[in-house]
Amino acid sequence: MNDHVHATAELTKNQSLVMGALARSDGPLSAYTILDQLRDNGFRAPLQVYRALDKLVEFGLVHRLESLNAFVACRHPGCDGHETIAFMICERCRVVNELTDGALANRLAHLAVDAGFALKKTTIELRGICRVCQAA
Amino acid sequence: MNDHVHATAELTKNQSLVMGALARSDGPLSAYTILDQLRDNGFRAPLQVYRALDKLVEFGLVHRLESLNAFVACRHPGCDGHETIAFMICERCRVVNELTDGALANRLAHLAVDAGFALKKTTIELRGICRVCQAA
DNA sequence: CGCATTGCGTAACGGTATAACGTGTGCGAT
DNA sequence: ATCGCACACGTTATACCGTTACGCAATGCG
Repeated sequence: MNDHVHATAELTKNQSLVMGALARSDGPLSAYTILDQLRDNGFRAPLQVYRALDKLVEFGLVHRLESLNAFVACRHPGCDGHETIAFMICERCRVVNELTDGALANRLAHLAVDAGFALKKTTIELRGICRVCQAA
Repeated sequence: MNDHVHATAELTKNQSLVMGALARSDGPLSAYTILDQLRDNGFRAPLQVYRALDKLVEFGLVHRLESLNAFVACRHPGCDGHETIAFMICERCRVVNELTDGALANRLAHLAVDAGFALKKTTIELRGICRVCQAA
């Protein structure tokens, strides 16, 4: 079994349910919103959600948005290179766009090296108004 | 009176107290930690802290670290150009370094323009181990 | 004066996340 | 086979983070 690719089939029941909720959703969901959506599936406590989320994030299937305290299913094309991802979050319609950019990642890596900083994880979240909402 | 420069003297009593707590601290403080530190000064409720923090952030004297749910006094040299700041957060010693980089800011601005995204605020937080802690 | 604005104090609450238990199941090593 | 271990799971309780709603006091200004 592959160590790094996690198909739906490899997930536990709870992980699948949480993944499904996020995949169905247009935008980010909070852990408690997920909990509410899964009550009919037997979910009763936050920890059931958080434990599943921890694993899904670890697998790279889900991202945590720090500035929203919420989670999104990874929509990254090909779902690879989860190192340096930037999120553009529309404050009007809540849509989240996920993007990677080599120049950006390189610049950050360079800054870290310069500072002698052993980089483990980067959080980049851009807040603003998306193209669609500006037109409206 | 200047619209953009906020010396300590211009702050209200509560704002000064909160600012003082952050300035004294080596690292980031949570709102509730600040509250506890200021109980002897008459602070009794979270709101007193949050209201002061809101203003201090607005003035650019304090930054919020989204990934920590905590706040730091601005240590930016000259304390100007609060547009695009990156934070390097050591997960071992909790020290936070604040830095700005033109190339980084430009790249982000460029990405936003490309996407037709009206950028309002950027959050960049790098987690890792600082030089000092690596040596130890 | 009348009125708007701003800061402040208090209480209550809602949202986010984890600690500390204990249970069950699969599976490799002895 | 059975012991021990790792792992997912369930439950309760609790800690931590942030806001809503209310009322009052001081200030500035037409």
